[in-house]
Amino acid sequence: MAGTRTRSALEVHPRPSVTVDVVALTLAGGALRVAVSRRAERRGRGRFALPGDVLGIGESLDDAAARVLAHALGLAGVFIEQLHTFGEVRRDPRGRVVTVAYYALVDARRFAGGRGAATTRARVLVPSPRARRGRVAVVDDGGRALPMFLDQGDMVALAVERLRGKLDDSPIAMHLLPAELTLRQLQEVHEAVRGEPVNKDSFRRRLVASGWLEATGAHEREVLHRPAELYRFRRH
Amino acid sequence: MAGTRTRSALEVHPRPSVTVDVVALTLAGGALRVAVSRRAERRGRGRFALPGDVLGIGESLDDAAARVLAHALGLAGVFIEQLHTFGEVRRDPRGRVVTVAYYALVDARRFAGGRGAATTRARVLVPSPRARRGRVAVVDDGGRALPMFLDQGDMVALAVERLRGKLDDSPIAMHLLPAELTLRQLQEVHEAVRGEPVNKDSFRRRLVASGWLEATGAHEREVLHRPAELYRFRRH
DNA sequence: TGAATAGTGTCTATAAGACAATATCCC
DNA sequence: GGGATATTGTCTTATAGACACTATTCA
Repeated sequence: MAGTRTRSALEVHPRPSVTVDVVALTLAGGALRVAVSRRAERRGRGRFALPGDVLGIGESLDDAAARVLAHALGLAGVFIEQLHTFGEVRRDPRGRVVTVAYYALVDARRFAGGRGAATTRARVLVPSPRARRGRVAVVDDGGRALPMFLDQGDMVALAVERLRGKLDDSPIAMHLLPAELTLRQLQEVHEAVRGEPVNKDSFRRRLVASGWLEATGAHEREVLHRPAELYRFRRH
Repeated sequence: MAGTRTRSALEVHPRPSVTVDVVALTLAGGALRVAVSRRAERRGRGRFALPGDVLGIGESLDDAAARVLAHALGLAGVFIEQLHTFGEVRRDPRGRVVTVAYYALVDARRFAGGRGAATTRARVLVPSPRARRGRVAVVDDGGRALPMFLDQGDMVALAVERLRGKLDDSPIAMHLLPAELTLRQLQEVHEAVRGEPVNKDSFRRRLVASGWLEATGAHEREVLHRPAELYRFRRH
């Protein structure tokens, strides 16, 4: 216990490696997508891996996650939050590794514009909550499941779950959209994350009443129907 | 990133210590309480510390947390869940330490019966959510704030926040109560965790309709008023 | 004009809050 | 009986879902 910990006790034990992995999510074509890259190394060759790296000894966890994300996407100033720490003994055959997982949310246009090391934006399939036994899966554009490295499939599933839990209680969805957005776009985010359609009328009423949004007065352009009003999220 | 990690890369870096701390909560006298012990060591002497220990190299994080809790409370089979990982560089003056915080929920009678190393059950003051700038505080029975070791005050606050977030979406409150309980007791848990009174009528209707509970047919005894029916949480 | 979606108004069903009335225990 | 809380029932109000109707753009 902390009460009996001493400096020498902390030094005496063999130490695990500590790494940071990032589940970088965006929305494209009405579906969630996650940044991954195909492994070329001997261990787990051909599997798809999240961006990640070893924690620097003089670097905080949050800083390490931001660095990993910046390297993978070529972007800075992205929303990122800690998710969960994975610490099973044999989760990585290369040694004892404790991995702190983060998730990040990026608007699709920035995601596409960044020049980073993560080569693929794989689709994230979110099962309908009514479908019992449904699991979040990372798939290619043909719908085939991609084999994920180690327990990183669990990290993606957990990120989606966390996102879903926060969707109704916070304006977190804003990070997946550009600064000016329509209510329809916001609804699409909710539907992609929930894996089921949401009631349009009730959604609009609830979001407008939430106070998170303010109308800009401008409208979208170059759509083949009546253009919707543009909103922005109020600074909090 | 994970895609470029190699075995040697994992070994080459200096490694931080990894420890596990546990926020063990219970409910007594209508208030949340947390297990702490006063530090006698040179560093942080007189401050109050959560149960914690260094992660064993052959031990999973979850196992380490269960071990720490068992040692502190003298109890096994307690609800415990990972909370957050603290990784600022200078959070512990004894060296670079990454701490994975867990929170545990124990029914008051078991908590009191266990013979463990944690000596104090300090009150946790939960501010009313309407009171802006209110912070969760750990206090003695006189209401004086107890100085917490390192960032462990933040861990307690985060545990309460997490608990509050889960209260309405899961039967998590059951872990703070004995197997057979009255609706009034359950309401007291909600009020303690929320830091504000809840509407009794609505609370009863909602909980009964949730399907989490089943009536036992028995009633409480030795109360100086009409005895309430006893319920138990359905196994899920 | 027609296709398509935006946005408004209204009706209904459900859940929350308020409160009154009755029930059941101990003293 | 009196004090205290449990439990039921009813009324009112707020919110969610359903749906009809009008508005606005482009082809």
